[in-house]
Amino acid sequence: MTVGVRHDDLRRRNRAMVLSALRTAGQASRTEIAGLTGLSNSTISAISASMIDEGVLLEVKGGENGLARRGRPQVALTLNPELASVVAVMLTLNHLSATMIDYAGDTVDEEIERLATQTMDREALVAAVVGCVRRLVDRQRGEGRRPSRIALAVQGITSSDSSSMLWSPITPQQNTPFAPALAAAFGVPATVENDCNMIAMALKWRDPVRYRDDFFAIMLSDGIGMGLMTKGKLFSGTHSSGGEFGHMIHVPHGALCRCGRRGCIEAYAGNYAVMRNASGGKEDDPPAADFSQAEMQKLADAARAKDGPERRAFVTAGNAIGFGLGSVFALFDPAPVAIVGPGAHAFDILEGPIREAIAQTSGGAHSGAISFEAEPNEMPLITQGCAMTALTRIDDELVAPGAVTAQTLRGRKVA
Amino acid sequence: MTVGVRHDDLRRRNRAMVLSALRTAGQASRTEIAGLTGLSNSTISAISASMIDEGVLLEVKGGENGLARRGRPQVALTLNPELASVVAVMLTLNHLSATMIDYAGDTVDEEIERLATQTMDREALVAAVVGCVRRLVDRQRGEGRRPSRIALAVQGITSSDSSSMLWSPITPQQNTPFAPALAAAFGVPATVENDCNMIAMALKWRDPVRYRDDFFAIMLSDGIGMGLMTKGKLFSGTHSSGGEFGHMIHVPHGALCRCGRRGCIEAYAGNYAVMRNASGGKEDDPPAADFSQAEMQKLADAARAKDGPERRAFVTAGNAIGFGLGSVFALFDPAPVAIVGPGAHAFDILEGPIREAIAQTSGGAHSGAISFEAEPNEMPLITQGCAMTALTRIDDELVAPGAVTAQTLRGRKVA
DNA sequence: AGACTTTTTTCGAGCCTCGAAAAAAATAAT
DNA sequence: ATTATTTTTTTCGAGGCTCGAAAAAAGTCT
Repeated sequence: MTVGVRHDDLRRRNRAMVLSALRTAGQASRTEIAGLTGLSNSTISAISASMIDEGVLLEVKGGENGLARRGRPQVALTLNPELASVVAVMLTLNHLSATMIDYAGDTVDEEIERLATQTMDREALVAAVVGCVRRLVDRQRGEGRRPSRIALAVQGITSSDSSSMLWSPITPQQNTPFAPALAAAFGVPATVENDCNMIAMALKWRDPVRYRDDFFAIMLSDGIGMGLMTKGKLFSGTHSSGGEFGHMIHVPHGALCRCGRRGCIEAYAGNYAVMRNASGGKEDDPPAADFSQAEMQKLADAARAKDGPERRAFVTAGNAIGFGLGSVFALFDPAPVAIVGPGAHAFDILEGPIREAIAQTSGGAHSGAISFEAEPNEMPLITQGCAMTALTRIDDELVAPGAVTAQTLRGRKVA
Repeated sequence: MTVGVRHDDLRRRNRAMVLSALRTAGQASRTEIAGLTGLSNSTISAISASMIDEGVLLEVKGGENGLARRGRPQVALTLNPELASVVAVMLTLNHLSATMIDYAGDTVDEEIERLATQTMDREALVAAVVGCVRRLVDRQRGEGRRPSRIALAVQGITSSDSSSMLWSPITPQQNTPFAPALAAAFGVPATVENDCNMIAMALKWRDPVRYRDDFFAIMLSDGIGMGLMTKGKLFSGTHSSGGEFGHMIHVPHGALCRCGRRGCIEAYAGNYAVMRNASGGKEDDPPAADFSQAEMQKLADAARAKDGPERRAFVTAGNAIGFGLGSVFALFDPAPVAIVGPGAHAFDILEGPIREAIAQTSGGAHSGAISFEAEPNEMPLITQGCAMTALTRIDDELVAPGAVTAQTLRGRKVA
C-alpha cells in the first residue's frame, strides 16, 4: 500500500514540477512554467518567489530576446548554477574520468585517468575511483565548490539500490560497493549506475523529439548492453540494473561467451566475437581480450571491401542483434533504436543484417519503420546521463522538499 | 510534462487509497484503514463519512468477531456490493462466457456459450460477444442491476488503449474493435484485455504473499502467453499488450510457428508443437489445429511412462520455455513464475527441462531459487482478473472523483 | 455503577491552490 | 509628452483539505 497524500506533499510535488520544467527548458518565464505544469499563475508566482528567496532559482536580468512585444515583458527564470554541483564518474575498461557539473548542468571541471582495471584488486579499484574524484574535488574546493552528490557509471550489472557494481567485464571483481566508499569519502550520497541506462537518460535530454517516451539504446563494444526507456521512465530490473540484452540467448548451446555461458548475443556480436569469427576461430575458442579500435576498423574495412570471413562475421553479428531486438520487441513493442559505442562505426555494415533478422521476428511487420541511429562516441553521453541522474535526484530529494537553500549548501556538506 | 497536482486531486487520491485498501482487505475499520494508508484518523473519518453518505461504503452491523477486547469496538467498513456491477467477458477458442460481478467482487450471474470462433467473420464474432452479454444483462435487469463497465479478455494481442483485439489465435480476424461495440451496445465504458495480463492480475489478488510486486504468469495452451507484473504494476507494451513471450525467438530460422514465422518459443512448446514433435513430425510441418485435452493427456502419460519421442517432445518444450525465461530474466531479473493453463497438467514433466535450460542462462545462478507453481485451471483466473481490472477502474475513475453515488448509479447509465 | 480503554467524531489551526483584481512594466497611439 | 493598451506578475480573499488535540461514544473490567 502506497502511503496517502499529505498536505505538504502537494507543495513538494509542485515544486518538483517547476524544477523539472526548468531543467528541461533551460529557462522559462513564470507564465511559461504555468503553461507547462498546468498550475495557476498565482501558484507559480508563490513557488518561484520562495525558490528565488532560497537561492534555487535566478531571474535572468537583461537577457531579453530581440523581438520586443507589447505588454510587460516576461522575465525568464533559470536554475542557479551555483546552488549545488555533482560529480559524474565514468569507469570503463582501463579508463576513469570524473566530471564536475554545476546545478544548471554545465561542466565545470574534469579529471581523467588511465588505469589497468583488469588486473587491479577490489580495494585498488575503489581507491582509484575515490582518488580521481578526490583530485577533482580538492581542485574545486578552492573555488568554493563542493559536490552534493556523486554518480558513477560502470559497464555491467549494478544493484537495483544503486549501491554496488555486481558484475562488470572490466574487472574480475564482483560486488564492488563503490557507492558506500564514495559516500564515506566525501560525505555525500553516491550511486552506481549502469552505463547503458545513463546513455538512455542522456539521449532523452539531447534529442527529446526522437527519444521521448519509448526507445532502446544498444551499446556495442567488447560487450553488448542496453538502456531502455519505457513510458518515459528508465527501465530497470527488480534486483539489478536489468536490461542485460547481451546475455539474452541467441542460439541455445551456441558460441562461448565471455560470461562463461553459451549462445549469448554477445558471443556473436561483441567485438571479440566478431574478431573470433572473422579470423576463422571456432565457437568454442575462449574469448580474447579487448581489441583496439584500429583493429576493429581494419576488420570493418575488409568487410566493406569484399565478401569473405570478415563480412560474414559482421552479418552474423548483425543477425544476432536483430533477432535479439526482435525478441525484445515481442516483449516491449517496437520503438526507435540508438546504436551507441565503438561498434556504431560499423553500423553501415550491420544495419542490413539487423533489419533482415528483425524482419523474421514478430516485430518484423514494422521492420522498415523502425528508426535506427548510430552514435559512436558514447563517453560524453554516459557522463551527461550521470549528471542528469544526479541532478534530478537533488531536485527531487533536496530542493523540492525545501531541505536546501543556497546558504545550507554552499560549501557545506549535506546530510 | 505531467500536470501539476491541484488541490482537489488530493481528496481524490486519498479516497482512491481508501477504496484500494478496502478492496484488498475486504473489510476494515476506520482505524485499520488509517494504518494502512498512513492518513490520520480524522481524515479517514471524514472520507468514510462522505462515502457512506454516497452509498459507496457500508458499515458492517453486528458482525463482530468473537474476541471482545476492551474499549469501543471497531466497526468494519466494506464496499457496498450494490453500488455498481461489472461484466467480465472471456473469449477463448470456441468458448465465450460473461460474468456479472458486484462492486464487492462477488459473482452474481453468469452466461456461457460455445461458438466456432475460427470460422466466424468479424461481425459475427462481435455480435456473439454482444449477444452473450445482452442475455446476461437482460436477465439481471429484472433485479435492478446494470453494469457500469465491461471488460473482455481475449487470447492474443490487444491494443494498448484497450479498445481492440489486434491479433488472436482464435480467429483469422484482425483488429477487431470489441470495446467500441460493447460500449455502444450497453452505454458503458468497455475495454479489451490480454488474457495473460488478467491472469497476472488475478494471481496478485489471490495470493498476494507469493505474487506481490514481481512475477511472471506463463500460460501454456495451444499458444504461449505471458502476463508480467513488475514493481507491482502490470507490464504492457507501448502500442499493444506486449509480453509476447511465445513469439520471442528460441532458435533462429527454426521450427515453423503458427504465426508463420520460424523459431518462436511457441513453435517448440505450444500444444501443436509438442504434438508435432512427439508424432515424429518435421519442423516444417504446418501447425495442426487445436487438440483435445485428452490427447495432450495421453501424450503426457506416454512421456511419463518411458523415454521416447513423447518424452523428448516435452523436454524440447521445457527447454524452449526455460531458455525463453532465461532471456526474460536477463531483462527483468528472476522472479516467481506461475505456469497456468492446460499445459500446467504436464508441469511435472516440464519442470526439469525448464530448470535445466534456465541454469544455462544468465539467470542461471539462481535457477534453483526460482519458485514455480502450476495452476491448470486458467478460466476462473481470467474472469477474476477482468473483474478486478474493471472494478479498480471504477474505483479510480468514478468513485474516487466522487462522480458516482448510489443514487446516480442505481439502474441508470453512467457517462 | 463507576473506572478504564479504545474507537470515532468534532473543532480549530495551518497550508495550499485558485480566481479575480490590482499592480507593474513595457509598447502603441494620440 | 501623455494616455491607452497589452501582457506579466503579484496580491488578496475564498474555499478545501489534512492534522493534532480534545471530546464524545461505546464497549469491557472491577
